[in-house]
Amino acid sequence: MKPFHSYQNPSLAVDLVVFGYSQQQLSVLLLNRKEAPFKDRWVLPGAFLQMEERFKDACSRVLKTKLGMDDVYLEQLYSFDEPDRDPRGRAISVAHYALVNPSKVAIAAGSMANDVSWFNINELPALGFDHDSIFQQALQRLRSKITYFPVGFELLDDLFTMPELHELYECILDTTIDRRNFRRKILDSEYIINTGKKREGSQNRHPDLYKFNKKLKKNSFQINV
Amino acid sequence: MKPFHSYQNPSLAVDLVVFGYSQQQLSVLLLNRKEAPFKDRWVLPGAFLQMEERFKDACSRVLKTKLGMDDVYLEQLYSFDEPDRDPRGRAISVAHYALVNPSKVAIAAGSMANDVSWFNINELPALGFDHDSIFQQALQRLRSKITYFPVGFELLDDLFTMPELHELYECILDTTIDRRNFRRKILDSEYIINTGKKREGSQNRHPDLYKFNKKLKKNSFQINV
DNA sequence: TACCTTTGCGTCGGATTAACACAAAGAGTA
DNA sequence: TACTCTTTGTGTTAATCCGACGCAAAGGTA
Repeated sequence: MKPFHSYQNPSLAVDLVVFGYSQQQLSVLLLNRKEAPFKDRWVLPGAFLQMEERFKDACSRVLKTKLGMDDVYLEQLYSFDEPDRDPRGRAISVAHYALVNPSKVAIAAGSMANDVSWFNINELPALGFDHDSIFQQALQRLRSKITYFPVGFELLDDLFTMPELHELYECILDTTIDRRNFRRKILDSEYIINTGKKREGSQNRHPDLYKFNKKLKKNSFQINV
Repeated sequence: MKPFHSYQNPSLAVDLVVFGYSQQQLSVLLLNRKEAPFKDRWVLPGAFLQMEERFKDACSRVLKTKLGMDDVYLEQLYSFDEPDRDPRGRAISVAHYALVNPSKVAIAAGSMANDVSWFNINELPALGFDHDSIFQQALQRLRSKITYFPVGFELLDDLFTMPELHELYECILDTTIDRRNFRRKILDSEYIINTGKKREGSQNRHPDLYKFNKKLKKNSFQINV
């Protein structure tokens, strides 16, 4: 397949803001560049779009080959077009963000080489290219999205407790939410289903285990901050 | 300026969903193609991205040269990447939508040739390429946006009445909204300012003329459907 | 058993809002 | 002028929503 006109076209890439949540921390996955420009700086993972590829295919390729991840939640964010955003020449980036459960993927720390690492979103280094602003926009989008659409479960295990979901929301939205009101809203929305099981092991009362309700009726969901 | 790597890149274009409102109707601007593919079919206006150009510059270029429009509200919508979306070859489209006041632009019908025309959004012909789905997504975005951010005034004259704003919302959202509750919400949000003047000429009570409040405090705006 | 912490469930008062009534304004008409 | 008709501006009220908070049940420890 070819482009159909002979003008020169800008380079076209996808960049990925991969969010992960574990130990009550929201993190993002960064790559340490081994070559110029921005050698030794941390950047978002990305790849050039191949001629027959869709954006999401290119994203999956990055997630699979560079990061060893499969089947993650993926959403197109925005296309970045500053002419000088890449010092090597004109390059467009179609940014996406992904939500993954770090405990389900194999990024532990060793296998994939030491140039990939999770960073707490509050302790990010200055990123190369225009990736700071891509990240900021992704975070803003995630914060907005989670208030009107149930994407939180993408970051949790298949079975999770109410306090875990509550903490996730507080962490992402960077605020405090009344535990009991949160509970009521979530349950009313039928976002999740009580499995009847309980999480054992803790010292105190064992919380119920919930799972995501896939048959969610639309527009029933609204968490205010 | 050049792309910095030697791989072949897809063609890159912008496409525009131009919304206009007049006579209580929401319309979209379409172009009649004069050449294959999709000869004689209606499509969204668009243009290939030039090497030094930003998306919005390319959009402005289209709006100016093809449609004679200046200074319109413009927002990036989504990037469309289906490999077969253009039969001529691989082409990516970064879709935008624009809000214009038809009475302020010179698209009347004569000057710009007969291949440009406004279509009521409920009476659209089948469009070429994947422009049907681009349009649908733009409409969805506009409907969503107008409920939480004041973009309506972009479609109206500088001075407008409460009933005019009310009708605009009903038309875009395709629903009925209680006149008096709508009024209260809009006024509480400080979205608009009463100029003290009145619209003369009608047989009945002359409505107040309002203008948009540019110093709008954020997040004060929410119209529910 | 007493105690501590966490989790599940309920209540209550204030704020929001949807549904509706009504008065004021403007023009025509007898 | 008085009456009618329509549209626009303003207020009221009842139902609902929501935030702040109380309290008991569950589970472990001393």
